[in-house]
Amino acid sequence: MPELPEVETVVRSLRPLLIGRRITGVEMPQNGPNSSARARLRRILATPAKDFSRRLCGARVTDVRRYGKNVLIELSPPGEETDVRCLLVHLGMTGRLVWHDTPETRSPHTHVVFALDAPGCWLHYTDIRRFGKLRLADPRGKELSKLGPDPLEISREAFYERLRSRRAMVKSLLLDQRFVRGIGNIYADESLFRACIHPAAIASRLNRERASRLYDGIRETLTHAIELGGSSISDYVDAQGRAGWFQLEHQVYRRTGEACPQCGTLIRRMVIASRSTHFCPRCQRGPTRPGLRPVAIGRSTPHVAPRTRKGIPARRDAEKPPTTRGFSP
DNA sequence: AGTTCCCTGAGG
DNA sequence: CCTCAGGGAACT
Repeated sequence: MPELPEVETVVRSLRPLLIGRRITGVEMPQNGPNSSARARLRRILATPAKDFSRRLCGARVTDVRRYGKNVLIELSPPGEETDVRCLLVHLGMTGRLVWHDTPETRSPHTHVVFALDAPGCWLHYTDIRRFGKLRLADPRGKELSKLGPDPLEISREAFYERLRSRRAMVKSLLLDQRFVRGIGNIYADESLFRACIHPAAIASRLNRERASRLYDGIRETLTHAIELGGSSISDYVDAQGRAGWFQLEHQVYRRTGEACPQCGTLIRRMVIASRSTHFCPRCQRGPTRPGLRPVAIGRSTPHVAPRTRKGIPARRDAEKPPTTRGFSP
């Protein structure tokens, strides 16, 4: 579930490995279960496989950026070596971009292997569920322009104005990439908890103070998650195969029936926008009741102190990343 | 604005 | 066997 913090972590780990390097080859292994390689690739590549490979070969990486949940690998300008400006990667649910020292694929779910102009440098795109996408695009093109503002860049006032005009449930809006880009199910739930706002609250009914609290909740949650390298649930790792640690600090996400870390009330689950939604019915009271706050909120003081649960060990691959095999930068 | 589907693996 | 997990496109 790569969301903003996971994609940001992938981008940061990718930058020193890719910038300045040339793509010298693109291989698409013919392995994998069930469907044919052609069928698998059609879901992942927007361009026919042959053209995809041909147009990328020779391109040099000039920059690697994050745009919402997308990884933008920017390439040398058109005319110089290739007509392609940008390789846009969306990791979907289970997509990984991982550096390997061999082009050989270990996983039947590795769909694309990029060869780079340095010895022992291959970038593998692996995606078990194939919700991800690789496409050749113009970063100023229309697909990215549909996305809303980045929650770490928008101003407090602009955020409030956007919320004010919408009658949807606030959680649905946070998940809507046209409203803000980069938030997914984990960080929507965690941000709402941090802001003490009920996920089913109607956006336009949030007053300035609550909107402001949500703004801070989102930013603090995302910033903290980025510092910890994201959340490694499902099988997320960065480009060097390292897992994140933020899953140990989830307050409500997938903690249905456990005690709220703030007040001890049992965490509840409901479905909003066809997604599991986890919240504390006491700390995040009534969808339409304004201004209820069980605890004082400081602007820069987190409402909930970071906490690591005792007795819950880190995921195995968090301690021992499974995809780092003899990597040497 | 809400629902369904895609896809695979985990867990009951 | 079954249900659940979910980003986002394509529906209603």
